[in-house]
Amino acid sequence: MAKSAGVAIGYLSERSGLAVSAIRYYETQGLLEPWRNAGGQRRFHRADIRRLSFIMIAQQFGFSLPEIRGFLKTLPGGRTPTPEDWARISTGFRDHLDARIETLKKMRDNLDGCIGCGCLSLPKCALYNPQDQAAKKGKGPRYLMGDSPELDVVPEKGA
Amino acid sequence: MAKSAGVAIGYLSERSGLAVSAIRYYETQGLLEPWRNAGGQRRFHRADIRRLSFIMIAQQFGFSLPEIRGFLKTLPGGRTPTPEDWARISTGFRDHLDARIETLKKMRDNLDGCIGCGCLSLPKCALYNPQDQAAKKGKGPRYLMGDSPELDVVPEKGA
DNA sequence: ATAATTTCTAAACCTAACTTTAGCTCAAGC
DNA sequence: GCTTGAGCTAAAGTTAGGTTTAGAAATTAT
Repeated sequence: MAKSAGVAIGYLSERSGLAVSAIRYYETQGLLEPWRNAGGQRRFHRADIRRLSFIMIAQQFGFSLPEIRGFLKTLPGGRTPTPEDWARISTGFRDHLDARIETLKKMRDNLDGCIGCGCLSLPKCALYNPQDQAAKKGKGPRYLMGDSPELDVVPEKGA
Repeated sequence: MAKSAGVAIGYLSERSGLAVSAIRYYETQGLLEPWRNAGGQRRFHRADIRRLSFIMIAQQFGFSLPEIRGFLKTLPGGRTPTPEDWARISTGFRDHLDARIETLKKMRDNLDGCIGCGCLSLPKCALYNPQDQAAKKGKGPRYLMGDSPELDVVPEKGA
């Protein structure tokens, strides 16, 4: 009674605005687990529309698909998330957002301190060693302003 | 006198912390224009260290390489940017940052309004039609919450 | 002069998040 | 019952911003 026949992928696509290929891709990433009908076609719960909504929202909040998969594991399978479910997830979103906002604000403040100071040539500039390392996962620049202090002659090897 | 012999790519790499391959890549993207010595090796202005610094900073501010190329075109070629140069560029950075911060704040406020409301099932939720379209260049979700209002029956074709 | 570094190019590879294509099967409408 | 449209799979393509590899040539060090 609760399960009926399920809905096809095209229905989810229409309702969510996502491409059919995207929904299939999400399945490969473990974000959805449709079953198959007799002919081998995917069948989804109607409630998977909300799962897709959740995925889209979480992406807008900057989460990767693996992270979203983690959230989804904590969500109920076939029913609408309760206020409690949502509140739990939202807290994670909030922290993430707050952190990003803080980073950007710091960058803006630094920038404000730099405007008009010609700092692109000043090794002591506020941007010299930015706090934004977390924003990029790479190793990040070492001498951001190009001229490290006391090093205006060519550095010999091993310096 | 001003030009001397130029510096090799390895020197720029050491001073900037960027990989040699990244510097070559930036050249292909039109961000640097080294000349060649008699043996065909790239030679750079010493001031290109600052160009690289600028590129790294601008990337942290979220600009793409084509956008950065645009900025660089307005910067002087072989010398240190003046305070005026920098102030002009900084204004662009500020606007960009301000916009991103505003977007994130709105998302956070929406999220706050949603916490505990069970909104993942409510079509009128504040997240329903998010203001964040600018944050993703795709076409974006159409019915973010999955259930568009007045449409809880299966929509027939052409509806 | 020779050995060890650098540098060179072109092409392939990488991640994330998908889309596109090809060739085929399933399901639905008349 | 046949013709479309929807769905299937596997593999390749896409974009951004690079890295890695391979083999050759230039430069630097001894």
